[in-house]
Amino acid sequence: MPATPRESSYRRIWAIVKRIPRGKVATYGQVAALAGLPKQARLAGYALHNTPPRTTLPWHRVLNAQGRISLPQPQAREQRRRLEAEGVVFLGGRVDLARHRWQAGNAAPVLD
DNA sequence: GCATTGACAATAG
DNA sequence: ACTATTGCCAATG
Repeated sequence: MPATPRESSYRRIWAIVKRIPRGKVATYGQVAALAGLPKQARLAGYALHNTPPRTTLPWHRVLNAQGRISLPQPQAREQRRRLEAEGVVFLGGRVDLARHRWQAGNAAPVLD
């Protein structure tokens, strides 16, 4: 039983991030939506910032909606290094989301 | 308890 | 492509 609502939200977000396959990326907003928290992209960022130690999470596979890294140095360099090691290509400092974005098997599609 | 900040995003000009 | 504004909500001071 989660102590606070925010903890369960964080857990949902972490759970989604764990599912991002190697060589693919997702955006903060996308992760939040898949976690059942639409319009809370910021919370996704906060959840990742607050990753508990001991858990191995592919945090580097999450980018902002423009396909850019949202981290300050020196972590930005590390994130880019990891992504490139997985085959993700950076063009002009950003990733082509149309090409590298993860499609979550679409279990929870966005209704229009 | 209010104000500011923050690993964001959508929209407008 | 750029800045500004607004929505969102938890953390921090």
